[in-house]
Amino acid sequence: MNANLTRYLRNYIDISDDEVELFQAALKTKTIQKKDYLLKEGKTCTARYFITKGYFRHFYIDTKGNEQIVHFGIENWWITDYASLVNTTPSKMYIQAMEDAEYLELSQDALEALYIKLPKIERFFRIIMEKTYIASQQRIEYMFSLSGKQLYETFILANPEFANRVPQYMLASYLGLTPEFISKIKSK
Amino acid sequence: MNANLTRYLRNYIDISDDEVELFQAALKTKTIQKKDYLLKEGKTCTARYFITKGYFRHFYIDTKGNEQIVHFGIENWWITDYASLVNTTPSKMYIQAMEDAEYLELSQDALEALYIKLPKIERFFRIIMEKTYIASQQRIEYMFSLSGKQLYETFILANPEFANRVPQYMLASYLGLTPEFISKIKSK
DNA sequence: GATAAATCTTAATCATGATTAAGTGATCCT
DNA sequence: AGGATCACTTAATCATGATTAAGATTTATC
Repeated sequence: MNANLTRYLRNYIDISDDEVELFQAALKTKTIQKKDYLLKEGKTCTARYFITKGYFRHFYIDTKGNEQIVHFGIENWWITDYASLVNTTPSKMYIQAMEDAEYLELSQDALEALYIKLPKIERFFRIIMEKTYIASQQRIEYMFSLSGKQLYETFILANPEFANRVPQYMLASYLGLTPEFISKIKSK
Repeated sequence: MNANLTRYLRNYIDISDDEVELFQAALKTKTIQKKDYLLKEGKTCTARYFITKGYFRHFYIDTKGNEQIVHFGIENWWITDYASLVNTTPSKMYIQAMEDAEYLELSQDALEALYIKLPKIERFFRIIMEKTYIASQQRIEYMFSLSGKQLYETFILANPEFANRVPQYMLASYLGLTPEFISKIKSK
């Protein structure tokens, strides 16, 4: 029984110990080595992953062959490719461990059974999706309104600990900038 | 009883006629005149709106004083400001009717009562949020990968009818471009 | 129908940040 | 330890698309 996940659940829904156990019974604890993949292009994503240790990057390969990072996944966050998971279509995405990592796997099949057994889980993921969507919209607003320099500085300010954990060139990719440009920002 | 909304509900969940009626009873049918606002900056958003006629723009005023459009809302779509609605905080956004319009208003209070009376509505909005989030992610990918010209052409191709309905300068704002640049694209 | 307001166009100049290229340190691997 | 890959830096050049400014055209209003 994962204490962080329990706390996380209870942030959003009222849930008894028994119900938490039912939820956690649907999860498989797994480990993965640095640089290995949770998902690769062409595979259909069939699960959501709750990260308990390490961090992941979620990226695709664009038309010029560059790896474009769309998200980082860190401890106590869910990571998955919703486009592939929800529509059961082959993914265009990669999800890769950036450190040796641990996570809880919630397969879509197990989740659908849970929705029936425990309808409040439906509520939980409804709320999670609302939060996730709001964050996505916030990011779009930043992309519209901020200069490259401001994007970088806003990220560093909001995620100071994480910024040191990630190679600069991956941060650049996530922000839609080049490593050279980040270098230029920092030198001033 | 709105036939479009019923069809829309049944795209996502199994729901009886009686239950549809219960859902529709929570909705208020309203009209609004062109250029009037569903939401203004500083007000807290307290409802979701299902558009049945006309279209809306959802925008904020950026630091330079420009209106930045984040979304258009068209017939048979929901529109609301999730950031304000979910966190019950004053909105930074405006939602404005671009034509004389009709919509169904679902207040957050009514929705929360519905979640309890009719838990499958929780499921419905969980699914809607997943779809909405996937669209938001797709948009971020476009913003990363496409040139201004490609952004414009992709939008026109995906929304040919709508592109004629919207002034060019608003489309420019939505795409993060200037009207002058759109003009340049079209002249070639 | 006349006037005003809103929208679109053209063209010159400018700025942000990409691209290219080279070089410098780190870190990993045997 | 030595070589190789990986990560970061610097600097010159380039391109996309913004800004500015003016004019043209369309639409709304009385």
